[in-house]
Formats: sequence, C-alpha cells, structure tokens
Amino acid sequence: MKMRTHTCGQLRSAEAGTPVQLCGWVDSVRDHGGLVFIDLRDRYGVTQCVFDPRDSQAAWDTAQACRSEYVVQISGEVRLRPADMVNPHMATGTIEVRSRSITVLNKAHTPPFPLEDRGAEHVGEDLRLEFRYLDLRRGSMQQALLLRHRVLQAARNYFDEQQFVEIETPVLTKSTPEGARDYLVPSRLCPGLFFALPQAPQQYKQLLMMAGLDRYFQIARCFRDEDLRADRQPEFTQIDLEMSFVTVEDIIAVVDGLIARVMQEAGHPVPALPLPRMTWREAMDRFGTDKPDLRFGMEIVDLAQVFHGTQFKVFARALENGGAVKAINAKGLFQAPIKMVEEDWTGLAKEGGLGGLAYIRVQQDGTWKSPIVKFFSEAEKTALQAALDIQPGDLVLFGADHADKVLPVLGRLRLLAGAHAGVIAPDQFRFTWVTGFPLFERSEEGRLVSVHHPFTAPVPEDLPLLDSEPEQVRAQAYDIVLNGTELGGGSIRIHDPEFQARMFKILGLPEAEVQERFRHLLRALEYGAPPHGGLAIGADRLVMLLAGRQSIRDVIAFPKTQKALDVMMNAPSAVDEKQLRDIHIKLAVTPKAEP
RNA sequence: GGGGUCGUAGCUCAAUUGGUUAGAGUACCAGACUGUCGAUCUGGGUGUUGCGGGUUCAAGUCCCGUCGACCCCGCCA
Repeated sequence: MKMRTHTCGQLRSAEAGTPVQLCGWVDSVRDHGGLVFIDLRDRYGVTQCVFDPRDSQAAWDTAQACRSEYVVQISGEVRLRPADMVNPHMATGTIEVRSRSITVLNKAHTPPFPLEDRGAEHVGEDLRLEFRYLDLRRGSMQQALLLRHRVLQAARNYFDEQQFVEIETPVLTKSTPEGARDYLVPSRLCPGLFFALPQAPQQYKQLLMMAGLDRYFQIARCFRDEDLRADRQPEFTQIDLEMSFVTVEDIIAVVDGLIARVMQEAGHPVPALPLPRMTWREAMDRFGTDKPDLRFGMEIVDLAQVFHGTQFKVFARALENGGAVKAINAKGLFQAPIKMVEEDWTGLAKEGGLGGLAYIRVQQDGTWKSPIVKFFSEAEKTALQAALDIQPGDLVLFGADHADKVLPVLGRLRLLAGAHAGVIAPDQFRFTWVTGFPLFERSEEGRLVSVHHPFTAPVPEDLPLLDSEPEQVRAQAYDIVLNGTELGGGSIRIHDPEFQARMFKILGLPEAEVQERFRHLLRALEYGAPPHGGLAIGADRLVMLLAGRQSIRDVIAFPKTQKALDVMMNAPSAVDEKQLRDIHIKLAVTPKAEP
C-alpha cells in the first residue's frame, strides 16, 4: 500500500468520488466545533480536508488536535464542493477530501517565524537561515529553487543538443595566488602542502580542449574567499563552457542561444537575437561602467566642446590638463534633497577622486539654480542645454577631471539617480555584450596585470602595440551583462606556447614562478593545442535576476551570511587536536568560543 | 580594513524631552462554535529591551565597549 495516492496539488473535479490518501504538512486548522477543516500542504499545492464527527469521531478527535506543520496522512474521498463554497483562489478549490481517517506521522513545534509568504517576507534573514529547512517550505522559496532547477536543466539540454560534453573537474586543486583569495585544504599525506578549492575550472577546461573534447560544459561549483555582497557568496555556481576551433563570434552565438532558451524556460519574453553589443570604450563613455544598465537613459554626455575655452576655472583647468568635463541629466530630479546631493553624492564623487560635484537644479519655471552657472557664458548655457536636452525639472550633475576618474563617478551617480527617480523598470530584461576590454591594466604598484586572466588572447591587430603601448592592447574578451549586472565573461585563449610565455614575461612573472605555477599548461600547449575559448556565467546571479530577487541568497538553498557563516550547521567550527595533528596543522590563535 | 542601517514578546513593529506596571497586530494557549478557507467570538502576556560596563533620583531611550544581521566601498586575475 502506498503512503499517498495523490499529491496535495493534484485533485480536481474529475476525481470526485475517488478514494484518496494524501500526505503532507498541516498548513492550517479551522476548528468549527462541529466540522474541522485542515488545509494539507506539500510541494505541489494545498488541499482542503474536512472532518465531520458523524463520519468518524476518532478522525475528528485527531484532526482538531493537529497544529501547524504537523506531518499527517489523511484518507477519505474526493467530493465536489457546493457551488457557493468553491474557493477560486485555490487550484484545488472546487473539491475537498471528506476525511475518514488521519494519522499523525510527526508532530511539530510551533515554527519560530510564520511560513505564510504573506507574513514571512520581513522576517530577519538570520532567523530564516538558522531554520532554513522551514524557510524553504515557503512557496516563494520553493518557486525560486524550482526556477533554478529548470534553468539549469534547460542549460543542460541546450548544451547536449549542441554537442557539448558535461565533464566534472577536480575540487581539490592547485592554489593560484593571483586573483581571488583561495580556500585552502591541507594535505594529510603531504605534510605542509595544501590543495586549493577552485576559483573556476579555468585551466582544467583549457586542458580538456587540448585533450580534444572540443565542446565542454559544466555546472561548476567555485570558491572565492573574498568579502560577501548581495550578489556574491564564497561558494557559487558557474555555467562554465569552453570550445575549440572557434572565434569570439562562435562563442557569443552559443551563449545567445542559451540566454534565449533560459528566458523562455523562465517564462520571460525571449530577446531578439543576436543580443546587442557595445565595446568596452562605449560602455565606459556612455554609462561609466563596464556593466551598463540599459533599462533607463541619463547617459553620460561629454562637454569638452561646450566648455572649450571656458572662463570657469574648474572646467578650464580640467580640460587644459588633458582631462574631461562630463555630465548626466538626472531628468526630473531637481527636487532631490539638497542634503543627498551635497553630502551623499558629493561624498561619492570625492571618494572617486574628484574635487567635488557641480550641479544645476532646473526649476519648473526654467531658471537654473546652481553655484556655478554664474561662471557660464550665454553661449555655453545654450550649448549645454542642447547637449543635455535640459528641461524644467531636471538635475544636471557634472564631473571635471581625468576621464578615468570622472566616468566611474558619473556612472555610479547615474544608477543612484535612476533609482531615486524610480525609472529603472524592474520587469525589463536588457542584455548586452561588452567586448574589446583592455588586455592589461596597471596595479596599484604600477605593475602590468591582466584585466581578465593571463591566458587571454589579444586582438590580432593590436599585437604591434604589445611592447610599446601595452595598455592600448585590447583583449579578445567579452562580458555578458544583464540590467547592470555582470552575468558572465570569457575570452579566446592563447594557444601558442611561445606567445603564452611571452605574455608571462610582459606581466613580469619570474621564469621560476611561471614554471612552478603554469608548467603543466605551457607543456600542454606544446603537444598540439587547438585554438579555443570559452565563457562562464554566474548561475546564481542569472537565476536571481530571472526570479526578480534582490539577493543570490534567495536562490541558493543553504547560503552563507555576510561573515561567510553557515548559521544552520554552525560552520565553520573548531576541530579537535587529533584532526589537526593528522593534517600537520598548529594553530597560531585560540579559536573564539562558538556561539 | 572603512562607511551606513538595525537589534524591544515566537514573529513584525510601537513606546513623546530620560519618567508610573514596556504596548499593538499576529502567532501561541484555553474555552465556545457544523461550511470555513487570512474563519469567527470570549479569555490569557508568554519580555534577560542582543551582551557587558558607565552617567543619572530614574535608562528601551544618553555615553563607552562588545556581539550579530543586512547594505555599500575596498577586495572579487
């Protein structure tokens, strides 16, 4: 005999008269003294079960003693509800189960927070995480996990159709000091040596191309020991892929198809393909960021022409020093609190290295209120109005300094202004590719470092600049961006061992270090490496955006808190002496007592 | 490492200028009720105001420290 014949979301009018047995959680008990109603819940839905003492006194007794979240088994018969008792808000609202017996499979304490989505949305997240198994009983959390499953399943199907092979790569691997901080795992068999958990399967997937696997993908867990954010967890999931004998165009086409498939699976409008593209330079100039949010305007406008030869010293000095004067028009925000503009936003500009933040508030009658307008000539005002399409009610924000300082500041102000104005449509999905990233940038110490990673191939026509002006060299790298979030990125890799060695040299890596860290890769390149490239998409971020959530924690079953703690399992935790002895570790600190 | 918001009943929150016995909704408990479905009605407060110290006649409120959650900067090749 099965424990249940149907699920709690399954029964309809067609089953009227059928004997059924249901299992689930007590969602609510409504005790009328005579009749008792139990709403029985499982993953699939809720079914109303009615207990009438005239049907079974024993069942009625048990039913009225049930409490929320008891796990019960109910058997009875499906019955059509009278027309005036149909509940149009329930999928199973046309029927109920006339119950003849009920078994309490397990009692339950009163939950520490309400499990109805209505009451649970404002519950402290730390409490939800401590009792995550209860939090995950909630419909909205189950929907999120279900969407995640469907998106990943759709990705698997898509890649399978495209002749990709799913291959697992090691989780115990080698530390790579560049990039993010590694999670380390001590080796018991090799005293004093450590594995690292992978930040990404980068080198393994390249080696799979050299193995001739040609098209690889993996839903890969990755680990980075860095500080957390709403969209960053120390362990996260990438949809990782790599292809041989391809150009940038081939990879973008495959990912375009994946995006379309996933959007369809999530029930969102499928974007027209190919997805739009812009260069990194254009993204920086128009949006002040390499991950532009295209859901609203307020784009950055260059004012070098407008203020050429201006009397306003701040702008004149910036332009004379090879800098820039740029602005955004925060449309309609002339009444933004002056405190926000002069303290929060100006503070942000100063953090970004600017001297301050100039602004104009355009009153409804068209007059410009601003500390700086008095320095502008009539011609400048006219040109400025035209350049920024200034209308009554607008707020114009200026930045004047070197472009690489001005642009990021205006980019961040644009996002704040857009949010403040409420013009960022939450239900829109605006994808864009960003291509042509610089290959190198200068580190704080002035050293040349890879923007992406040291295996990234340069754009061929920029090769002559490699030694003379390395910072002008563009990479064959690309990011896929959705609504201002970097979803993923990748590149065409270097497949020539001599060129790869030259790259390490340009990056200033000592030969000994190259040998220690990358010998396997350089050697593999010498045994017949195909041209190849790939990309990785942040699966958590993708699902978060598709689900309309604000945090990736909402689409991860068991996420960590901002201090990277698992407050349900209470991890990390102290270990005993013997465990430490086994792995040859001596603690330099006494662990803080656990909470 | 830095900036910010917060911490009061199981949960979500309130508590005037520092002033009586810390309240409300909900949950929970008990009772009533044969058609409810956010059931209803009656009754019940279940509290280490995160923790430690200080100021004061008096602290949920002010000060110092500390712990924790969240958001952001740095960081994330």
